[in-house]
Amino acid sequence: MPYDPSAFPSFAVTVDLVVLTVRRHALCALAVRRGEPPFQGRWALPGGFVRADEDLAQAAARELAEETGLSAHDPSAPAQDNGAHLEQLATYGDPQRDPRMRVVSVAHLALAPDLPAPRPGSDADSARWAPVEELLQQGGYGRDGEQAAPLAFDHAQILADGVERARSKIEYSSLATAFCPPEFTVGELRRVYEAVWGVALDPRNFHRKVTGTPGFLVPTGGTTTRQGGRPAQLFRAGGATLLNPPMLRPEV
Amino acid sequence: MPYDPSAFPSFAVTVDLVVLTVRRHALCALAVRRGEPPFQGRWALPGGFVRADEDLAQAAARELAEETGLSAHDPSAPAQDNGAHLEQLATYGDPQRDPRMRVVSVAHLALAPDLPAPRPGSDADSARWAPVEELLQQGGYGRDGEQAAPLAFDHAQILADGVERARSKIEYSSLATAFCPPEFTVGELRRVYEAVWGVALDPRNFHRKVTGTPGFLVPTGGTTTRQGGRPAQLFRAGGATLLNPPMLRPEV
DNA sequence: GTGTTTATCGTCAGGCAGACGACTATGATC
DNA sequence: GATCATAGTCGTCTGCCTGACGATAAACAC
Repeated sequence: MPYDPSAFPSFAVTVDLVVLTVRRHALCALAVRRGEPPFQGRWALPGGFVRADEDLAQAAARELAEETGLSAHDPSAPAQDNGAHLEQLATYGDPQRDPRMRVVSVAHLALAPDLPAPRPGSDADSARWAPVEELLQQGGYGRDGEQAAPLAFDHAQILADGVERARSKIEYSSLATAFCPPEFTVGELRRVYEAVWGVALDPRNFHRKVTGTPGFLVPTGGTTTRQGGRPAQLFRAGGATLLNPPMLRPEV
Repeated sequence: MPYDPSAFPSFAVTVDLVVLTVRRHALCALAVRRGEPPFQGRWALPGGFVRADEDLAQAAARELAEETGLSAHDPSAPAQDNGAHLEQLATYGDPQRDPRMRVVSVAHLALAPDLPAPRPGSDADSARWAPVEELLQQGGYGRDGEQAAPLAFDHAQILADGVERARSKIEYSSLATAFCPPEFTVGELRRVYEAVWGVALDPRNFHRKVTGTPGFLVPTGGTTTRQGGRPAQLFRAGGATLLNPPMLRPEV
């Protein structure tokens, strides 16, 4: 049967982005306010349609650049630029997830260091970094006492899946360094783990673990005192991507 | 802009299945022979178009049932029936991956116990279980000395990703029991790990590990001698889905 | 009965993680 | 400038887990 177009239904395909960062000791995600129906005025994850000649990863990188100005680096290339980590998360295709038509969304997960502003070019309050607990608590109250409406579409589920992916992946990979600037201290890296996992870690054991794992961190020679206290050594992310044995997430 | 159909391109969406099982000490995948172009006569992963009113998981379960007769059980439900484990793997959307048109394929991973035959209703040699090394070795020679053509489309990449997912996931989850019949012995479970990882494991340490992990295995009281040697205790999979600490995969 | 196969229990040493003490080097405060 | 608060870094100790491997048990084949 040579390509009868009526033999299969037609779909729109989008990419949605879970962009995570750590700000003020909290895991935050990028949210944009929808300017048109459906879900007009509600917060949603950034995303958009995949173009006709575009790969899924290309589409995700393009959307990420449009929303944040970040360039995504290829995970297989050495991470030396300021680009964010970007990987495919999962695909969501419930027939009812978009009331307009049948849309399949390929969600991607991006991890970025703390950025100055959501995006200089965007509208004032059309995009923001919000703590993930705030975005995920359905019907709760946001920072300003304002009623927090749930995210549009199935974006709460997508965000929850992305957060869970990040939480588990920093256990056995060096991905936590994607939340850090190019040079960082052991303490800053520890605060990333503490923010993502929502726990407190012993600074001494953490220091022993990360400095004792070959290829995880390479010292740059410099020191900094930007966190106060005794000056700390500066490190860059080493070539190792997998942590073996993994970093252990404390119980509950 | 109210739903201008020209505002976004149209896609076909398919599900492709990586169905894995362990036969004769080897990790095998289900392959079907393509009866029509493109790639006519070549081996491919089973799959098909997602229907207009169908969720992605539903489509994958339907294809799995059509190809194998297996019913997929919901991962959140207790695994007591003979259903296979089914989970979403990744989505592949290169613009050139199908020469006919723009197709986005949502690949799924299924794990099944050893089955009697690929599918009673299917054609004689249109489907088979093949060792994954045989399917993945490009341009090598298959079992019968016959030139092994690579899998159709990007299915070699999809299969490799599915195998890698299975290999890593049995480390930290009880997923290996999905390759076993409802009741199995510790030795049978060990042979699953050995086949999937392609290594030899110490029977004594393996026995200590799996019987010492709470909730992993529950004894049924029965014994069997179907493997020869001393009768072995029979177990069912326990309620635990996560193994902590994980099963360690030996180096190289 | 002897040999073979598989299952199961035990022992021992090394490695790693959690708990926590001790010391160091900076800035802030009096 | 002494004192304090803060953060970073190095050690120690103990318990758990793993890998290596010896020993015993219970079936079948001859």
